[in-house]
Amino acid sequence: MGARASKPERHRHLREMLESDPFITDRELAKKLGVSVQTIRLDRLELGIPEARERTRRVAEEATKKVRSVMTGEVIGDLVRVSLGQEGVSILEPTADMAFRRTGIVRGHHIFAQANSLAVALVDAEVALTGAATVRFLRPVRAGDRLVATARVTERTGRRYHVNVVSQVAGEDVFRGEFVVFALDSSPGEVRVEGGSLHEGRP
Amino acid sequence: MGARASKPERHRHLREMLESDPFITDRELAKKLGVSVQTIRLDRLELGIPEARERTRRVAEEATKKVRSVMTGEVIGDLVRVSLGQEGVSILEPTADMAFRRTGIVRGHHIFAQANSLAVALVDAEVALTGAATVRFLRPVRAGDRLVATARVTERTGRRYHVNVVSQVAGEDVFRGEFVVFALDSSPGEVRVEGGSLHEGRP
DNA sequence: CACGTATTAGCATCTGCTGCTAATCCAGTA
DNA sequence: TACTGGATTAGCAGCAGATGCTAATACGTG
Repeated sequence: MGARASKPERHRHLREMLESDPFITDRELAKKLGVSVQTIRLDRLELGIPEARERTRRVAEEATKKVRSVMTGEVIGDLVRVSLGQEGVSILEPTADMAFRRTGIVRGHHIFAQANSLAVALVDAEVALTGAATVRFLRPVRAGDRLVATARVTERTGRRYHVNVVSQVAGEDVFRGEFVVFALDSSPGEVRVEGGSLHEGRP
Repeated sequence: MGARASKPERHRHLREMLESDPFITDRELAKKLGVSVQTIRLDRLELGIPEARERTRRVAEEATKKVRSVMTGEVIGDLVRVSLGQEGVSILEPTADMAFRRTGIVRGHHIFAQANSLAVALVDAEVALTGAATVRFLRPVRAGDRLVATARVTERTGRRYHVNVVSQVAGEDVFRGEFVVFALDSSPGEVRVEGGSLHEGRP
C-alpha cells in the first residue's frame, strides 16, 4: 500500500506524532502510518510507549503540576532557606518552556517572578504586595541553568519593606533587583484592599 | 451503609471530590460515598459531569493550553494591536490561579510578565532581551479584571530601546513600567549571546 | 394504601486496550 | 533452490470503564 517506510523510520515518525498529539489512538496511528494496528502495538512495546489512556493521564498530571508550580505556587522556585523579615534563598531551574525557542534564553519575567515571589515571601505579614521594583538583567540565563536567588530586607519603614534580590548562575550575578513590598497586616477577618490606593501613590 | 447523606449533599460532595481528583473512577466514587455505581452514574448524568476518561482528557488539554500560554507563549496576554518599533496593546484576563488564594489579588509578576512580553514584542528584531525595568504597581488587580497594557517606544539608541508600559483596569492605571530592551539583530545563522555581558553592565 | 422519587440491579454494547497464537510475506543465504 | 528469520498481519479471549435500557426495591408523604 503505497510507499512504506522502513521500521526505524516509522518508529521515528511514531515518536514525533505522539509528541505533537499524545492523545492519538492506536487505530488512528495505524491509519496514518499505513500499517496495521498490531504493528503499532508491537512498535509501542518495542519503544516502551504506554497506551493512549495512560499517556493522557500523564500529560494531565505533568501539566497540572507545572501550572500549580508556575501560577498558583506561593513561591516560584524552591524555597531553600528563609528568615522571615530578614533574608532568604530560592532556587529555580528554568525549563525549556520558559525560554525563547529560538535562542534558549529564559524570558525575563520568569527570572523576575522568582525574585518577586521570594521578596514577597520574606515579608512577615498576613498579606504582602509588591509596590514597586527596579531590576536589571545582567546576563542571559539559559534553560537548564541553576538560578539561585538571594534576597535580603534592607530597610523597613512601617509596612514598607525594601528587599534586595540578587540571582546567580554558577556564582555569577545574572539579575539584580530592588523590590518595595507592602505588608497588609489584615485585621483578623476579611482582608480589605478594595478601593484604596493602598500601595504606592502617596495616600 | 451507615450515615447516608441526602442527595443534594452527596452531589456537593461529589463535585468536591472530582475537583480535588478529576481522575477518580465511578467505582471508587461509589465506594467512598457509600452508594452503588449506578447511583453515581445517575448523579453524573444529573449534574452533567462527563466520565473519568473524558475528564482526564479535558484536564490534560486545559492544563497544557495554560502552560503553553503562560510559559511558552510569545506574549503573555492577547496582542490586540502592534506597530513594530512604535507601540502596541495587549489584553490579559488573569485567572484565579494567578492570584493569591487568600485575597484574590493577582501576583505582581503576572502583571509584569504581560508588560515585559509586550515590550519585547514591540522591538523589531530577530531577538530581543529585557535589560532593565523599573515598575510600579499602583493598585491591586483582582482575578477576573481586564488588564489592558499599552506600550510605547519612547527612545531608541542603536540597539537599545526604551519602552513605556501602562496597564489599566477599567480605565484606571494599575501598573506603570519603564523597560530597557536590547535588540540582538543576529547575523544570519546562530545567535551568539554566550559569554559577553551583552545587555547592560557597560561593555 | 397508593404514588412518586431515589436507589439498586442486571444485561447488552462500546472503546481502547492486553496477551496469546497463528498465518503470511519477503529478503538473505547456505 | 529451499530454508530461515525478522517483520507484518490476523483473530480471538479478556479487561476496565463506560453507556443505554429495563426492572425491581425502598422510602416518605399525602
